[in-house]
Amino acid sequence: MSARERRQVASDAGLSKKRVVVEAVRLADREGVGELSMRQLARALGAGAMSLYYYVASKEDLLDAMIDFVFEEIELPPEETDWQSAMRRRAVSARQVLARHPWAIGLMESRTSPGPANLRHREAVTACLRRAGFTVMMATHANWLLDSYVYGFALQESSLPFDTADEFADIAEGVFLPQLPPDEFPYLNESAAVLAAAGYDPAEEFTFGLDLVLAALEPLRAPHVSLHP
Amino acid sequence: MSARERRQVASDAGLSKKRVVVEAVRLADREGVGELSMRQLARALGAGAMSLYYYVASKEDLLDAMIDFVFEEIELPPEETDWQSAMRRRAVSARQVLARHPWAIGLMESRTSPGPANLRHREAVTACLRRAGFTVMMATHANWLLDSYVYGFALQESSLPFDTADEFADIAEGVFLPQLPPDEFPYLNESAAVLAAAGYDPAEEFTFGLDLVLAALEPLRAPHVSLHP
DNA sequence: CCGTACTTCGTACGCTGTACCAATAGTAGT
DNA sequence: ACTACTATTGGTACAGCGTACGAAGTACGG
Repeated sequence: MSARERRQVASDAGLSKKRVVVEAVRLADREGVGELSMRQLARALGAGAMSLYYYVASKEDLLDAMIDFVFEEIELPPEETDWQSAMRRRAVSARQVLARHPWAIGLMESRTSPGPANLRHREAVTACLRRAGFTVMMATHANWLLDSYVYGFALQESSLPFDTADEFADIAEGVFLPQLPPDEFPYLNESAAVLAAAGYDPAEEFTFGLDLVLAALEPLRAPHVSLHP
Repeated sequence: MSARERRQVASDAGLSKKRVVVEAVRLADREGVGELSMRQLARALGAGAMSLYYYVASKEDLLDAMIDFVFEEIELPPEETDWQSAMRRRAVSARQVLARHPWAIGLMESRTSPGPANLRHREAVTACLRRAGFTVMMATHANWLLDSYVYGFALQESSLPFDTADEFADIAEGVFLPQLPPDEFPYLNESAAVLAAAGYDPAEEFTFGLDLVLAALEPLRAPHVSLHP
């Protein structure tokens, strides 16, 4: 066992790629990814800035590893249930994870090659859809549609200034309505007023669209040939 | 007419916020938003770096303006057609625009307050949906769902290494398949093989999911009370 | 012609990522 | 115990970043 391998296992002292990535994610969550610099990260780890480069090829490499670390947190679709429940679980998990690490969404745009956790996730999702009776083509469609919805929702949610229904009501009345001239934006005013009064929760919004999409995908499944072996 | 106002109108010489933003967008399109610096931008405009700060409060302010400039390029939903056609047109337009300016997607995460073009767009979309018979709540749901799909699709598309079906076939066979061990990723291998053989075009993928979502939203419209005045 | 406001930008400061290389620490072989 | 070696750490330096500050240049109303 080399010194390097020991360090990879040790958790309380010594650096390792894992420890570097974990601390980087923590920093990005707390301060935003824009505030994440190699020097700050090194300081948080009690190390010199250049020490990080023993575990990470470059900052780009670190960002890639951070993204894949985030993907590892997303639940894989469970295998024992029907496809809709499985897809719902993993979509809900993905939204939660991306809400915890909003910087990850913005980072996805600039990086091209998916990491290992990303690939494992895609494989598991595709497997679930194929076993549920979708053809290769339809499984691809479903995959794109579901991922687009999840990522896009997380992206929109990350730029909202509120998290809960209560916060929304406050902000809608205190910020939105005064900023929107009623003659120029009559419909947005109507929406803000109605939603503030009725209560509006982003989490419910997510499941609404998700269920609608899942229901719309159901008829695209091919007949279950697996039942006639 | 002040000197400032003249400059805002002039297009061939002299700076203006518009000229600064337009050149910044051009630079970001060409080199990526990571390569966009105030000094480079100033050089492209034949000006000194600090001159830009007369038209722009900070780089953050510039990025906000760039995003809103991108939103201005997206077609508003036309008023003379049915709601599905209107929504389809503006969604297709949004995808095209975001594909032209992929950096805009990654930027949306970090900024909170929508610009004027963004607000005008939201107002027009909400108006279209309300006139089509959706309640405030259902129009909100439809808005979230459609925007999530468009943004999420653009986000995924921006991280694809290919743009057309032909490029995909090349890359699938040359990059994906060799990188994916068939025993670990059987379903992804199957997908890559089938899609490479059958042909796969991201633009068709987009309209497939879009039409599915639009069809799923149709039954959520309330009965047309406007027909019984 | 002058005062005043508008527009430009040179300099400087503290930050960034990281190339390069020296220093140290821990292990294996003798 | 001594050497040879590799694994690990980080100090210094450099080019480039955003931008605060303040000084120029320019145009116009009086």
